[in-house]
Amino acid sequence: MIQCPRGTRDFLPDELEKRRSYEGILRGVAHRFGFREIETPIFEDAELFILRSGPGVLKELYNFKDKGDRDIALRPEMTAPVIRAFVNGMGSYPKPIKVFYFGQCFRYERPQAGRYREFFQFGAEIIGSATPETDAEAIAMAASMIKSLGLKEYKIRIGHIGVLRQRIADIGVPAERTAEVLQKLDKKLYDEARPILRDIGVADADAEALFDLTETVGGTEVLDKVPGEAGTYLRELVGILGSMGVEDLEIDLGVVRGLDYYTGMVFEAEAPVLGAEKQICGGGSYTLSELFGGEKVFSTGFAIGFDRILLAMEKEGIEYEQEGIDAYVIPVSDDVRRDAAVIVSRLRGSGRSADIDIMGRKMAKALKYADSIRARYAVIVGRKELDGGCVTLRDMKTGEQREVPADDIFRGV
RNA sequence: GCUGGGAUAGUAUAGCCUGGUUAGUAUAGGGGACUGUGGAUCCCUUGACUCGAGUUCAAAUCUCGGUCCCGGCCCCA
Repeated sequence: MIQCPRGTRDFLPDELEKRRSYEGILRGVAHRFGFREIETPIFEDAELFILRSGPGVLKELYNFKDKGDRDIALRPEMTAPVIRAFVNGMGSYPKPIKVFYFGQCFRYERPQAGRYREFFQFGAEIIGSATPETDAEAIAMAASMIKSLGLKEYKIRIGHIGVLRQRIADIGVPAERTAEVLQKLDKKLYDEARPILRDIGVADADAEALFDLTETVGGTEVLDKVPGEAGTYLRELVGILGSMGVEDLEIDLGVVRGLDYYTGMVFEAEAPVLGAEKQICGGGSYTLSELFGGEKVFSTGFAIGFDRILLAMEKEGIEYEQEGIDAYVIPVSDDVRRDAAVIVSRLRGSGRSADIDIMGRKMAKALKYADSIRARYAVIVGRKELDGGCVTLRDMKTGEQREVPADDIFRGV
């Protein structure tokens, strides 16, 4: 028997219906925030992702040569493709450009709880604007999405890459070693950062002050202590978010995010119920377009890990109710099967979801089946009622029955 | 890449340590009891030892390897 490749899943109808429903909720939020959907190819030139993330990504990329000897990779994320599409064809669109996307991405990693090789991301980008209002819009939408799905336990943390970068430069760390230091700080590995800083020649006191800065964590009031332009910017941002009703935020200057194209605000959201893989959302402001041959344009974006947020919801006990169908048509005997066919197609024509017994079951079994597919009504088609132009409509929940005209079954229901 | 645990019908499980009938049970699926009324009951039926190699007279059971799953690291764009 052949099974799904490692790290991939089949989504059977019950689960897919649920996923589509939640996907619909996210789409709804995006529309309400004035975003329009964009779709890009599932595979791209591998170069696109290498430009974005460095050659190190290759080991986690699903890449291959196609028959034309092109170096292709399945997309591991969607920000780079969207910015590529912007550079290729949306450069002259009115700014700001607000787009969202939903689709699967692929990474060659070891699968774990909430981590798959084929996974789904829902994300958005605001291209061509670099104001606090832009960042606020992105964070507010991410918060609204999490809330709309009904997730209760989550944290949104906001940081600013500029604060740390500025400080790191000020204390004498050369540009080419910044990433190395940031990486340690991101993990709060101060013991590993100390020897690196010492090696560079940073004074111990400066190093400790730097560590203190990454420990600037807490409610929005800690912003009072954040110096410089970044502090002013973040205070402005938090103020706007407050006006938008987004309150439960944490400030954490230790939020660094791996890549160096982030330029200012960075944020992430996590769901503690998830354990090791608890991050459900990440984003920030950045510039990428110049890497892909366009002019330099500021953007802010974020992506939600769809699989993870669903997992978190499941762990919180959020239940999804299957939709079912409106009516299940049951012919009582073989001589009325044609009449039943007329009735089911009339129901379908009028926009109801309707199904009919096609296995020649007896009524008892047919009713049981109707229940198992969550039909709201059973339409029992029998000789007796047909002679009077009627059928029996049975409410599957209450068991109540009444005779209704065969050509207008749902009048008055 | 490192590391711990695991895999028995669609699902949930018993059996494994201590090798030995036809691999048990529940539930789900199909049919019937019930020839026009479901979620109950009873009966019949379909359906499984992850794969490969080894040890043995004999392997679901012991050994080794592969695959996949669940965790913890590394990584996480």
